[in-house]
Amino acid sequence: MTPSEENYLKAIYQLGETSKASISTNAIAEKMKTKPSSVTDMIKKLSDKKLILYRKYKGVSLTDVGRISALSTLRKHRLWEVFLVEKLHFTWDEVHEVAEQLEHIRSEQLIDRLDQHLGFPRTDPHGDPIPSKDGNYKKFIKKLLSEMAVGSEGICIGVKDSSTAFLSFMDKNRIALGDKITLLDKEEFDGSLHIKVKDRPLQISSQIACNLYIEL
Amino acid sequence: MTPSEENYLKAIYQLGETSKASISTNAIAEKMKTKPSSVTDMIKKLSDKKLILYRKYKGVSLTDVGRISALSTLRKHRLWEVFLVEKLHFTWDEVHEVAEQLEHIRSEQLIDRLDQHLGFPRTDPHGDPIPSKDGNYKKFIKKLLSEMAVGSEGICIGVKDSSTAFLSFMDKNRIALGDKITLLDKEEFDGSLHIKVKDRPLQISSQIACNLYIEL
DNA sequence: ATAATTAATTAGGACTATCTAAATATTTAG
DNA sequence: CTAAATATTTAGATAGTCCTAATTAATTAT
Repeated sequence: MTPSEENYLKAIYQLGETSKASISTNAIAEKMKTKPSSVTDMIKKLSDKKLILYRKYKGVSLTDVGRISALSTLRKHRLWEVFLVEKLHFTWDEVHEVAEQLEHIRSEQLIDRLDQHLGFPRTDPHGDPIPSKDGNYKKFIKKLLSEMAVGSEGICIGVKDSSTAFLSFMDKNRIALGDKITLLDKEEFDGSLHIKVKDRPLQISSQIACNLYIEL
Repeated sequence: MTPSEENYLKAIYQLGETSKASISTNAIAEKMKTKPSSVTDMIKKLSDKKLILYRKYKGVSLTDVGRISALSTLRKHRLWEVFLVEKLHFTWDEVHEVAEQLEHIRSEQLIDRLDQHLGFPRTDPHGDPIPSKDGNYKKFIKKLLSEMAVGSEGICIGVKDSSTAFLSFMDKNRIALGDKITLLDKEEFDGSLHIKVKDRPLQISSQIACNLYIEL
């Protein structure tokens, strides 16, 4: 499996994550930042290898083997992101490009040991779940805090904007990844929220709420 | 710079490390496990980019720019080897293949932070020195313990064979990387050595001595 | 239902890195 | 010093990935 093939499978997986429908050539081309004709070339190759199902002009979908491969790449990508943030102190928006390269390193042992070294994390720094080694992928529900229903609760698992300004706000208000957050009330006037962070009451603006991902 | 170009420059550097003479096409082909004709192709490319000096039929040598590039790759390779051994608990002979891949990841920030994370190591797990960021490369003298002169001393910086059998021998006899070792005497009869390890006297066989690298 | 628009595919080319086989240069041995 | 052996280069082919331009299929709008 070449890096390019891995990237295509990952893109197809991510495009199909929401809907079961088949994925169009143009959608893949846009995501991969290539031309549709290049996509057609690769599609044929992946189809020959039985990694995707392909009917001309009708788009593609992953086979089981293809899906497992895509999840494996996604797993590597997200584990490396955790490594970069937790061990090398990258910020959450610096990691993507480097992880795009690291995800293609071929060594099963490497990724197993990295997983262990990181303490078997369940989510990456953006709050997205990390597929398990056997390709299981608990697609838990991730919402912005601003989209939560009053009275519901969840775990803070990531941020959308990871500017230093926002991260220092998090620090000052003692909100960290893994904290349990309950939405107590919404203010009509300005959309600000009354929340509880680990049983500590706090009031935050709607801008802040739009930046915090919560696992329900 | 493509991974392939980096590999060629690294190979040329390593072949030229000892002698100042120019490096032959066949020598490069053997090291890279490619055919001489492939080497000629790449040589032309590197020469066009002014990374090597090339005269037809006369072999090549690195330019200053080429040497800096080779040292940069070597630096990455050896830092990754340290990471794999120290942080992910690979054994010293499992790391090479993976480091061959990791050395081509493009991110200056990544390698700087990795260096810091590892505590700015001076040598890799095989005892070879790690070039500094600015391309300086203290080529210190590395010898097998068996090659040392009676009465001389040095620091244990690596092993040749890293089988578990040998590593457990090291453990049992409390010899570790970084330990100061003095060669007190050689036994005529069987070649065994009397040494001091951090002022603790010890007798070891010649087989053991052939496996330990010492920095003088 | 057909024309216009959009999407997808094909044809053909470029570039990288490799190879084999043939040709040429250099070195070595008699 | 020339012939044989060895080393190196050239020529031409292949595989992978991408591209542009042209063609064909599918969808949309009138």
